Amino acid sequence: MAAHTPRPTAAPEDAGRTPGLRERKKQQTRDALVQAAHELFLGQGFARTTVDEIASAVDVSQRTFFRYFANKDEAALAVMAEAEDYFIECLHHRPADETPLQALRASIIKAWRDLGNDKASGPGSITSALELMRLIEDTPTLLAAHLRRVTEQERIVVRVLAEREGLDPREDLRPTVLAAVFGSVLRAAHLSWTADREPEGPEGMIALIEQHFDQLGPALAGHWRTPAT
Amino acid sequence: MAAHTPRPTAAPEDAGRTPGLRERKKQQTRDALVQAAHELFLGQGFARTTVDEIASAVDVSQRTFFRYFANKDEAALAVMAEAEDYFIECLHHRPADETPLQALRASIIKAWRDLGNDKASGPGSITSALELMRLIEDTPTLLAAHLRRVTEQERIVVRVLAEREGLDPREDLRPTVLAAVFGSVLRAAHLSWTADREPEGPEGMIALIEQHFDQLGPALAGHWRTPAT
DNA sequence: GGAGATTATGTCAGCGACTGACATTCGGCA
DNA sequence: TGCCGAATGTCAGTCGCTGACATAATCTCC
Repeated sequence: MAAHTPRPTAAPEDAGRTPGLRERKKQQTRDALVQAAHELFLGQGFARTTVDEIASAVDVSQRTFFRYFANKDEAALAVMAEAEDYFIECLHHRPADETPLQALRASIIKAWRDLGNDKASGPGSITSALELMRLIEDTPTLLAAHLRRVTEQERIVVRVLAEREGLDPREDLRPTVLAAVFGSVLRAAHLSWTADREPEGPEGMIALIEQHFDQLGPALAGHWRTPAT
Repeated sequence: MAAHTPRPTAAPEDAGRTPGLRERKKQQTRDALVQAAHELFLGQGFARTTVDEIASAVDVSQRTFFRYFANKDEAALAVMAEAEDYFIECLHHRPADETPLQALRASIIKAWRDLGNDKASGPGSITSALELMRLIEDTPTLLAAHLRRVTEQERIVVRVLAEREGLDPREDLRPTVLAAVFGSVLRAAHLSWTADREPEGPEGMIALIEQHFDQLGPALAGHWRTPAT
């Protein structure tokens, strides 16, 4: 979310312009809906919160809610979605001399670090991100929707990697395989974070991510008779 | 009717016995529901099939449907679930001298091969499995539910691997990481299968799985400047 | 072989997510 | 100012899903 305020919409110079009252109001009610949904979900659970509640908390009709979000899930996952977009953006900017795996690792760490610095508190903060991930993890329908989103992100990662290394993902399986592996290891780290003892700030999460990635080699290697590092 | 055939109901050796009329009928209507759901979903799509349709195709009430399945998704994914259970069973029986990764690869291949031989046609056959996977892949809500199921299976895999190698998954990250990697590579192979050109039988799928696993090393290794094998 | 306990099923009423259609209001712009 | 299009509200309806209660089928045990 760090570099996100200027949302380029159409023309190149139009980029920084004030997007007009209508557009601003739209963004405003959307934010308000996400915010309200967030609070209600965390306060009383996902299932026990009705869309009507969210809508009337922002003073719009239920129908309007569904014009902003395809379903209740989407409102809950909106925050995560922004973070994921930022990760993709980071990946685009990695130097070409990094290996694909290095680029992925560096991007995800940069993303967490920036997001952590950017918003130390308030909605979208790291602490509320943790709460949100906990909510997702033990709300089956939310978890399902989230996993689907993640796999869609993976497709984008495949494209970016293939482009970066100049090869065709339909010919060469490496981008697909690496994106899949990356995503799953990341998710394992996420799980540890939510399940674990002391949920430290972003640095704690970063440490967890690195730990998990460092086990990639050992996990794939032969037997496990010797203890891991 | 058969008032007194020897029908011990609680004894341990009862395991293989005919499970009683009630139990048999239950299994029967459950199978019929899965079957009907399967046909309707493939015929007219998941969203355009109502639960009422499925129920009345088997001549039971809608309420009964929901006593067998928690939701519409579950009926669609029931076939997959059986296959996944069989995979876990295979994993349990792998010899101890295989490395964890080898055991996983061997189990999934055995599972596909056995299921392929077992049911050459009809419901639950390989061809209808392919159709089902296509349906899942382009039905967002089904895909989401399926992914959630897969991650639950992964947890079991973690347990089995940890037990097999005699270590504690909370201390040692390798089981978790390997299970995650395995699951994601498998899913990549599944995607190729559904998206791909010639959907050959189970052997085609097995070949695809092996291709993907063989790219694990190359994908994680340094740069990709040299073409993959 | 029948009385009584279990258990599957049906029926009914109701909530909540989601959608299409149409009316209304509000911002953008000549 | 006045028109156009976009955002919103209203309404009615479908469908997934659930709790409560009644009924009918199986099971158990005497």
